[in-house]
Amino acid sequence: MKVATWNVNSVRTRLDQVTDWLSAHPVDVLCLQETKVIDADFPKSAFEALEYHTYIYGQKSYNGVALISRQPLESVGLGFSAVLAPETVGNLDDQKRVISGVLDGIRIVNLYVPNGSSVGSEKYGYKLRWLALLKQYLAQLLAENPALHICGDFNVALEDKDIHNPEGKEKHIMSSPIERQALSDVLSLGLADAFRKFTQAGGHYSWWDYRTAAFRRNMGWRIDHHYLSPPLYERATECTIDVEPRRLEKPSDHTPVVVEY
DNA sequence: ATGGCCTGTTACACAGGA
Repeated sequence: MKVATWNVNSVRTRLDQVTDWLSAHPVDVLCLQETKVIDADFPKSAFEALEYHTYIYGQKSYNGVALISRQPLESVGLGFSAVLAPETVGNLDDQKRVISGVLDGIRIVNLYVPNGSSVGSEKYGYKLRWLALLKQYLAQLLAENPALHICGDFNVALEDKDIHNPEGKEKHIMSSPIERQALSDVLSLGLADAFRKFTQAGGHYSWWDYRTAAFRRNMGWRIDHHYLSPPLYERATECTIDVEPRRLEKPSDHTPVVVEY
């Protein structure tokens, strides 16, 4: 089974690029983040024309996630509230960042982790609270099903080699120690980075800033990930970053990451 | 040191991204 994750930075603006990519790379499930569209306006028919099923959880202007699957998914859940009590979730489902479903007995969770703006800001606090709730949510899912696959835009680079230049990392959003610890705490449930099963070298990135010609200079960050529970991690045969879509005209600033197991 | 670019918005500057 092949699963891809891609923050497309508006599914409507990127629609042709996404459907072209999916036609050329017919993965079983494509997990999209930052769709930036309400559900009524999601371009479902473009994916249905490729014989994919679409499961969407969007809002106006910001955030939004979608699962695009060749086969129908079972037990699709929207938000943390699909699993956790309302008093536990609080306001952390106000932004649409979580969708999951089951395929062939595997629970796939598609995540768009908050960016956090800058270290110490109000949005940074939201990111940390969100990651703490994510751990509770995933613990619940793991208790129900040991085959758990989480993927998406995590907005965290866990290791210095995931950053083109780690200088100043302590004060930088996506690499500060507290948010790295928050993500590590989530992964301590028993989830491992599929990409690092196969590749130890640095210099592999999934996001490049639109500014300062960052892509041309390969000044990137690896912040889009697939994390697998042990039965899936052991099965995994490949995890690769496809940089090609980042070369196109008017690209997303992220590029797809694909795992096979 | 700063900001640099891109997307969506009942837009015509702003918020948010990372």
